Amino acid sequence: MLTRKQHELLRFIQTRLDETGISPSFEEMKDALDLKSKSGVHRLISALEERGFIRRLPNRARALEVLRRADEGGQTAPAANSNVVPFAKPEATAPAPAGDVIEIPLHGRIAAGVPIEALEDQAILPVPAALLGPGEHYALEVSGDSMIEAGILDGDFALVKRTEIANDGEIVVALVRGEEATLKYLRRENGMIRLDPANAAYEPQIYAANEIKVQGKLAGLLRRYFH
Amino acid sequence: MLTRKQHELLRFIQTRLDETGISPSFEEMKDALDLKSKSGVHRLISALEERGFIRRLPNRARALEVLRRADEGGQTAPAANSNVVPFAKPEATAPAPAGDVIEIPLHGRIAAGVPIEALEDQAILPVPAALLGPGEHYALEVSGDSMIEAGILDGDFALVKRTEIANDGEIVVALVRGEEATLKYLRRENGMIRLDPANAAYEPQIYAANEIKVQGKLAGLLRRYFH
DNA sequence: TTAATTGTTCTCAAAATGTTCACAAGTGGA
DNA sequence: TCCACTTGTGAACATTTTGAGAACAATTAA
Repeated sequence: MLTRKQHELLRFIQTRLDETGISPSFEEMKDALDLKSKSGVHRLISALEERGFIRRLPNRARALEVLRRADEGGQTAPAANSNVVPFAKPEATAPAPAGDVIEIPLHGRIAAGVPIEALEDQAILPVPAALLGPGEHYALEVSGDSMIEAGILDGDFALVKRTEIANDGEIVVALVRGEEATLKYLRRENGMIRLDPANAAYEPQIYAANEIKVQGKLAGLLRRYFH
Repeated sequence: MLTRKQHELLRFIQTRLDETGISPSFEEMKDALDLKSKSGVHRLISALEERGFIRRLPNRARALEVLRRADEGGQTAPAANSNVVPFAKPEATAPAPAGDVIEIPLHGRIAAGVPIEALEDQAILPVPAALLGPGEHYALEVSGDSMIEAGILDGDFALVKRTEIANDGEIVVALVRGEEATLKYLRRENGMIRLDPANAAYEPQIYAANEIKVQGKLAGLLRRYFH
């Protein structure tokens, strides 16, 4: 059982770690929680540590680690009244389907090689929890056939984990020169970044490291055939 | 967990080790991090070692080993009771999931060309309703690469609609001579039935109409990438 | 052994971060 | 109402992190 603030902080740390791999500093956490003094953060951190949700190295900068993740389900809005956020019990809810499903927003289409089409109105896609790991995810409809040899076809839905961290050989959503987002294999080569399509008809593209920003990595895929 | 520099260095080491198998030297790391002195690298290495991310042999050249990769979540709490199970908030979110999800049984694996492995204990897979049409469905884990050119990979989950009716060109679960079930393109040719793999390495197979029984047709596909 | 490579320490200095304390106030339960 | 906690704020202070350079030690190859 965490208090509202503790929960809020834990979620912030989690997300930050998922997305960048770098622990937030007290200063950053202070801002994220909209506080004006770091001492408050310090207390929250101690509380989280005491309760076993995080681990840390005292006196070390940015040395936080999440041991037990906060509930990832809903967005921000915990019940407005209570000051405490109950934790879901492991036994969970009976055979209720809800527990096995995660709802993720459909952010638009990603055309391999063409700008991403942002989608304002959030279409929501329920996805089996088993398909995703921890972290925040969103879906993109794949357009184009540049990843066809990786079994990713035009019209498929790519389930993407939001993160800036990816290893060589993983399929990522890469933002090229701040302009176009594309789904490709990521590869680093002596300081440069190469985006490899999975289609012999397309050429790998090489960029300077600062031209590419990884926005997420492929975590799952959905496809429907015509009924 | 890590500071920006520590993270940056760890990733460099990782990648370097993945690609060449040889540890970078301090000099190389210095350059990679754009530093002008090796002492900085030394400190970072110590920090990484202290935090358990790498191991090294002191005084030995190029003797680094990555113990824990940068993007891997924490040390997966050895909690016996996996409260790792993702939960959905009871109150749930706006677009009520229940109606958007259908639960289908996982019936086992279907090896393209090899008998189906029936699975007694029903694993249940919740699937977005949007992926399926009307009718009864079940899931099969795909084994083998005979449909690889159709974007169906080993390990994917095929969502199958139970039906005996299928049109030419559709992908079906076909029971061959009452023995083995296989996932293939269906084609009819003057009274005979041809099952086409989607892999140039495999041959189409032709059967008498009464040797083949269509058990279902492919309605959807799920895939997960390593998390 | 010599030379070349590679790792280890130390010092200086500045910037970034974490730690503590004291003072106030709000909440919920006994 | 009183007590035990949780929140918020500020500010002084303690440490760590980062960077640069240089001298020196250990290991390796020839």
